[in-house]
Amino acid sequence: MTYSDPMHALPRKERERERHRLEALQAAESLLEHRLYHDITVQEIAASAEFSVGYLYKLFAGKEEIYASLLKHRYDELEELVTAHIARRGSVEDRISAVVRGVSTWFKNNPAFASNYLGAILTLARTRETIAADVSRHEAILQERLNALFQEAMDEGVLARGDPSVVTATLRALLWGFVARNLVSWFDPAKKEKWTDYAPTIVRTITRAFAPENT
Amino acid sequence: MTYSDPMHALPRKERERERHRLEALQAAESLLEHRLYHDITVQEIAASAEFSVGYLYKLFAGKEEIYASLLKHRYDELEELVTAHIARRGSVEDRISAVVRGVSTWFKNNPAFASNYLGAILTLARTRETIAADVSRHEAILQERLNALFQEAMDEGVLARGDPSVVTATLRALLWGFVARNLVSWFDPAKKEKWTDYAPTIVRTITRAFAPENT
Amino acid sequence: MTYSDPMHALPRKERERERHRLEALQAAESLLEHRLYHDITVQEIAASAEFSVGYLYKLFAGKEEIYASLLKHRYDELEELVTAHIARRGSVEDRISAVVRGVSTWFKNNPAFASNYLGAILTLARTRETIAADVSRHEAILQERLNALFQEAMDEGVLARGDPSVVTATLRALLWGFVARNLVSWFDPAKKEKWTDYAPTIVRTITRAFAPENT
Amino acid sequence: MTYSDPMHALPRKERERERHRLEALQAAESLLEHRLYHDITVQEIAASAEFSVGYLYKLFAGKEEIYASLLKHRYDELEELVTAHIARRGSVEDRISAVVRGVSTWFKNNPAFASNYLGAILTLARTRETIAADVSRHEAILQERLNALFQEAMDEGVLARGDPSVVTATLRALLWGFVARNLVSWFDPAKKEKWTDYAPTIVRTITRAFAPENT
DNA sequence: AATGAATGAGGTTTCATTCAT
DNA sequence: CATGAATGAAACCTCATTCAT
Repeated sequence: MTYSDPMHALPRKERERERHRLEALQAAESLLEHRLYHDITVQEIAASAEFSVGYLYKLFAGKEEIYASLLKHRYDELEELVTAHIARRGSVEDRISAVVRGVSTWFKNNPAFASNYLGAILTLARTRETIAADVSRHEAILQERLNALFQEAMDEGVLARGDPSVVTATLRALLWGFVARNLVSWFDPAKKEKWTDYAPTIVRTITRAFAPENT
Repeated sequence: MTYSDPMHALPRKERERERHRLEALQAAESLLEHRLYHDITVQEIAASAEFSVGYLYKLFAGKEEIYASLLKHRYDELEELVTAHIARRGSVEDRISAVVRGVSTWFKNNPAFASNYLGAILTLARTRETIAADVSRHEAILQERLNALFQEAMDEGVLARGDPSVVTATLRALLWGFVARNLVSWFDPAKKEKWTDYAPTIVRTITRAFAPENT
Repeated sequence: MTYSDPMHALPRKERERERHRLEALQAAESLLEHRLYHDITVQEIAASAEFSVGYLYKLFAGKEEIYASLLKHRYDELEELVTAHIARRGSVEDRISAVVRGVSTWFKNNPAFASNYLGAILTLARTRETIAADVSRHEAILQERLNALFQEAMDEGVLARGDPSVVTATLRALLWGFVARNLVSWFDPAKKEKWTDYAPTIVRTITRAFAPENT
Repeated sequence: MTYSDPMHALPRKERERERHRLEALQAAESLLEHRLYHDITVQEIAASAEFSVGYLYKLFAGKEEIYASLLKHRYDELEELVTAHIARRGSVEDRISAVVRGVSTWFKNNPAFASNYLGAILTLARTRETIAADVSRHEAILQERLNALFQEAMDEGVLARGDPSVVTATLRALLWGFVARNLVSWFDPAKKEKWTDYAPTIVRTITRAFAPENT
């Protein structure tokens, strides 16, 4: 995942600045892959991004904002991904499958973020109001998208009729749960198999658990 | 959850010391319910436990060890709980259901720990080797217990034949995932419904997803 | 001026702590004698007081509070001095003369404070509300004391009848003005005569300027 | 007080540059009216003057030089004012009175400078040698002018014979003292009467205190 | 001439840990 | 056994100054 995409037509200097922000985020994220928010110093982020501390503070309001920006950046990406997969052409089954695979793969490619994505929800978000608000908003959007997809699946008889938000909750529990599981292996120096692709298991679990009664 | 149980027959002074350790852990945990590991100072833990800092350092090697002890203590409890529910008399279905309900309830009663339990796995454990080792060991034991239970279920035809560890992984993913979900609501000051009991959903999901083909 | 006096009967540890606070203030003041508030670091104050920085922060809430405490301490002293001289036995003339001489001498003995006393009123007090409030309170008390003295002088026919607060204002203008003048010499490395005793000039100026019309 | 005066016949570019310096000084002074030297950043001065920081550094050697230039600029003005009033036609009494009124009014119109003028003498000048030297020179000139005036007054029998520098010192003490007093009210948000005109009091005090014995 | 992005030394403050009592 | 005063390394952040454009 590189940070090169969204570089539309901006007033010259603005573009440079935006590129620097993204470089700084990339540096911060790479550090987060092996260390914790509280153990990473602003000096280190600056050094890793090859900027001076002072400039980092011109780009971001403070350490917390760097982290919040990173979270937001990746959330946007995740949101786009889910939206795109759901909007695809194809049968509902295929699209459900595609979303699950897409998200799984995305998490696999962003292990640092995955860990902090979950970690943020459970810890940081609890104490930093700005971050909490951001997370809530993004989560709500993702939920909405998935609810719509499962509603469609119910309408087409692919899933049993019922509250689609229960399916969504189950799907997200499974995704989170398996991602967390993978992360443990991922960071465990002993285990070398690393990331297991749970996407098929998740899809099968969902489709079976919420299958229409008599098929 | 009080810390009063393991007070066997120990040499007088040892018992006193052990009681003090438990009191300190209790104080630490109550602080963790509303704040993060990094935001809690040792002086606060000492004050809350009504000990001096110096004595706290006699009881534990340092801040990290307090945390590690807390984790271990709760893990032991969880392990005991799971073991007890599995060892129960009754049908496999009932015992699966009992385990899920038991763990769900336990998490509900230990929200602070739940959050830090998951948080620890995803973050702290990554950087503190002692904690990581502890977590791994406990996780392995829990896995083993559940594998045995699901193997039994397969043998009795309650679940479809296959690798029981897949069922275990799925169950734990669901448990973690739903706990995480509940924690978000739990700590969100806006939402007041608080803890939803997902145990029935989890049991149904598991039993359906891994049901024998032709029932 | 040593900081040894007010050490009544306090709970043992409290006394020690108070002594340390005074030692720290003394260190801070001696640094202020040659440097400015903004140019003195907390590290330096700590080093000069032979404490660690951390302990300094246990004794005072922050750098600003050190300064505010110092100001208050000296103001208390000045207030006591003025009160004592005014309360003396003797003729009004003698008491006026004694106050002027007393304050002049006191300023001479506290050049660092004198400079910061005036400086604080003109600059710091402007931006730090706590300090400003303190200064205002102390100034009001001093004014009141002097007003009473001059009222008495008017009643006894030593000064012409009129608003005593004009005399007070004039006296304080003269005191401040001459102190400022002395400070310039005091800190000028070229001039070596140092402190001139303007007390007689001040007394004469006041008594003549406000003398009863026909003597 | 605008900074437009000294724009003689200079080589084109020089004139432009000089105008920019004056604009920068004006910006700096307006900031000093509400904040302290140490709390004002160079970036703020630049922004307020609508220059870039870089250009400001082309105009002045550094932050300190901006301040020193400002002080010098105002001192020149004050000096001119005093000289002009003393050189006036008219009786000595009138000229003394005119000087006192002139200076009082000037201080009233330059409260920011007044505060920093006194502040500089008492604090900054102490640590910055260039500024100290400047202040000393200007002060010496002012003293000389006033000494001459009071000598004349003595020669004409308006004041009692004696050392004119004592009268000068007293006058300046009174001026400073009352200005300082006014500044306290000026910056005190509570008091709204603001600037009191002490010029009459000062003139009367001086003329009475140093009046010839038998009038 | 004029800009402002970029620098980095240095300031204030916190907090895990120690040790004399 | 138990205390808590005292430590000091290290964190976050600011801002005077420079320099490529």
